[in-house]
Amino acid sequence: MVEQRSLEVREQQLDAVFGALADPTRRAIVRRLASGDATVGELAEPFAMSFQAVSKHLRVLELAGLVERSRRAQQRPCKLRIEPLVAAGGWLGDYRELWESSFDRLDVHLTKKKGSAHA
Amino acid sequence: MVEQRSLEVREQQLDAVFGALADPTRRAIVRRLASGDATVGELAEPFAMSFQAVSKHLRVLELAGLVERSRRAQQRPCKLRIEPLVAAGGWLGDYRELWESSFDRLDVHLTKKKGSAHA
DNA sequence: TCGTTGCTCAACCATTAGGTTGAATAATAA
DNA sequence: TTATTATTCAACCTAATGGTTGAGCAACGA
Repeated sequence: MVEQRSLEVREQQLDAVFGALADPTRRAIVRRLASGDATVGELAEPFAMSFQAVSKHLRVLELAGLVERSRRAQQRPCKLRIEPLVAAGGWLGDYRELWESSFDRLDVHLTKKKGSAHA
Repeated sequence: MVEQRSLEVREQQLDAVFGALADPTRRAIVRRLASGDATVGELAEPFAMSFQAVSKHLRVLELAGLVERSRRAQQRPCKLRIEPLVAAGGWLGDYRELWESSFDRLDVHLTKKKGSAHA
């Protein structure tokens, strides 16, 4: 159940979540974590940047509530939390009716999306 | 017709759209425009900031493809374009399956989700 | 104990973002 | 023409962002 939160807090969460998703590296991290937990090192490996930079991105994701970091030995396994994604999707969903009703031709896009299920 | 776009361009569009939505003023503008077109002055009126600042926000929204500005007399009526919202929603939608299956374990949420399920 | 691994913290740098004010522009009204 | 209205442009400021490198720290393996 989603309990009541102040509008302000919810707005701040949306700031954080949309802001976190506004970076391609962070979206790639989210994508990666969607297929399973990973350590910072594992997450950093594919990127042409220092792991410190990736660690910073993880902190942004963590502040947005999208990532949870625990401890196991020297490692900090990261786990994706989807609730903020739901919140963001919910905000966008408020406009779904608008675009579905007044822009029927956009059904084309939705259909295309189904075909190319990867971003 | 919408032709094929490179992944890179799509990534940049997502950068722009999520970035545009990461600001509460801009989300409020989107919300306002969802209920109908408006001029810059009308859009600026509710905010405690200069209309130049609002004009800047509109430019960000415009660069993200979310707003289209035309001319009518001295005014620049703004119109919401929803296609980028669809793109953002589509990206989030790629994870819907993930979060639906994870809510599955709590099966309370699954029932809620199914009510609004849509491709 | 000592060295290595995995990561964070701190300082720094360049760029961008969000705001301000003041001037410029373009269309309308007088 | 001149004035007014609606908006943008330009310059500026401050703070935040995204990256770097180097040091520090905690946990493990030898």
